[in-house]
Amino acid sequence: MSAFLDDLRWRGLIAQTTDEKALSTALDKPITCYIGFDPTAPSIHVGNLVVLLVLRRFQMAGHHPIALVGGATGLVGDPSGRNEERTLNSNDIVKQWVDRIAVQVSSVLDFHAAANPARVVNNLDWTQPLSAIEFLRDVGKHFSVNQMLSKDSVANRLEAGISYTEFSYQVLQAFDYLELYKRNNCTLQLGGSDQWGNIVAGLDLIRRVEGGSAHALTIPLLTKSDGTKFGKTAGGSIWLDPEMTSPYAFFQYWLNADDNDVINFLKVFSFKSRAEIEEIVKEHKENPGARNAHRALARELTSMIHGSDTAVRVEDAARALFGQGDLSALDEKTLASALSELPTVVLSPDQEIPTWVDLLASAGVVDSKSAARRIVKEGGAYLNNEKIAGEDFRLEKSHFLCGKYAVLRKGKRDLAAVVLQ
RNA sequence: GGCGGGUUGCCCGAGCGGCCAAUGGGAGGGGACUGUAAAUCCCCCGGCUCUGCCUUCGAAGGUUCAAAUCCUUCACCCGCCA
Repeated sequence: MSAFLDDLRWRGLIAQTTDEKALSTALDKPITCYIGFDPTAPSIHVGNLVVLLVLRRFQMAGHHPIALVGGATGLVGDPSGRNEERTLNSNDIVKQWVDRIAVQVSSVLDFHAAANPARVVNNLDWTQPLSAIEFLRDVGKHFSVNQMLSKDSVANRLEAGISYTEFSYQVLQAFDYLELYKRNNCTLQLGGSDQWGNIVAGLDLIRRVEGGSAHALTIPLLTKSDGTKFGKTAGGSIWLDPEMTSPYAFFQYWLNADDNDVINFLKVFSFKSRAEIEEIVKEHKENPGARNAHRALARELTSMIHGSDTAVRVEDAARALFGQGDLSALDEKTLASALSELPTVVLSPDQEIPTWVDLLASAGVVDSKSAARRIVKEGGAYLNNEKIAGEDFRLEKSHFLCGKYAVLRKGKRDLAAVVLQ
C-alpha cells in the first residue's frame, strides 16, 4: 500500500474506502479529489477542519484538491446523522455563508501550487440551470427509490419523518460527484463517515451514466476519550471565524485538550511527520506536566488558521495572564497586548464604575447576574488574580493596573478585561 | 377511522390539586487537589430591583382560595385494533 495511505491510516483518518488495492494503485499517480462543505452556518468549525485537512494532505501528496461549497445542497439539507428535519435557510443567508466558507476553505489549501493548485467550486453552478423536468428525467431515472430508502441517512428517519426535499439530498450529492467526474476527471470523493451513503450514490451514478469507476474514502468521526462531543465547549462550537471564536479562545481550546486526546489530535490535525509526532509523544509521556504536546498542537493550529503573528500574540497573552499570579509585575505594554485578546468592557474615567456583579455579567464571563452572584458566593470570581468573594465589593480606580486595566476572571481560565479609556 | 398512552427545566426522567422553580441521573459551572490535564471529594445549577417578586411543566381557554397536577378544545408523538 502507498506510504501516503499508510500515513493516513496511522493517523486514524480512514474509516472506510472502496476497493483499497484499486485506490492505492490510483494514488500512485496524481488524481483529482474533492470534499463538499454545506453552508449550515456562517463558518466551518473544527469538526469540519478534520476533513478539510485530509484534503490538504492529498494536495501535499501531489493530488489535485477541489473544495466544493454546497450552494445548492445547502438549500436542501442533508439528512445524514440527523434525527430531525432541518429548518430551511433563505437563499440570501445561504449565499452569504457560501462566500464566507469559500474564503475559509481557501486559507487551508494552496492555490498557487504550480502542479496542483486547489480549486473551490459551488454546486449551484451546475444545479441551478437544471429544470425540474430535466433533473427528474436525466438524473432521477438512475435512482431506485428502494435503494435510496435503504441508506442509513434515510432509513433512520423513516420513523420520525423525512421530507421529500431531504430525501432527495443524496441524488444531488451524487450528481455533484458525476459533474466533477466529467468536468475535472475527479475520481475520489472524501468525506466524514456519515457521508458514505451519499458518496456511494455518486459512484453508482458515475457507473450508470459514464460507465466509469471512481473511489470513495471516508474519515472517522473524531471522538474524545471522555465520550463528549469533539469541538464543543459550554459556549458552543469552536469556529474558524475569528469573530465567532476569538483566536485566543481557539488557542485555549487546544491548549486545554485532555491528555488522553492530545496525541490523537496531533495525528489528526498536525502536518508534522510521524517521526516528529512520535518525538512529541515521548516528551509528553516523560513529562506530561510540561504540556509540550498541547502547546505544539495549539501553536500549529492557531498559526494555520489565524496566521503565525496572531498565534505568537495569543500565546504571549496566555503566558502573561497565566504565567505568574502577580499581574502587577507585568509592564504596561505586555499587559495591554495580552488584554486585547480578551473580551473587554470599556469604561470612561468619569463614569461611575458598575457594581462587581454587574461588571462580571457585562464582561460576559457569566450569563446572568444571578450567575454572577452565585460565582462570587462560591469563591470563583477574581480581580487581577485575587479572589473576591464579597458580593458588595466594588471595583475602584485604585484597583486598575497601570491606572487603566483590570482583569476579571471566573474560575480557572475564563478571563475578561475592563479598560478605562 | 376506533381505543389507549404520552408531550416536564440544556438532555433523560420523576411528580399527578396546596409542603413545587418542581425528586433523581447526565451535561454544565465553582472550590479543594493538580499541570490552564484527568480521576476524586465538596458545593452550585430559571430570572430579577433577591428574607420577597416574576416567568417556566406541548398551545389556548376553564374549574378552584390554590393547577405541572382536574375539565374542554387544538397540535404533535407512540402503541393496539380496523
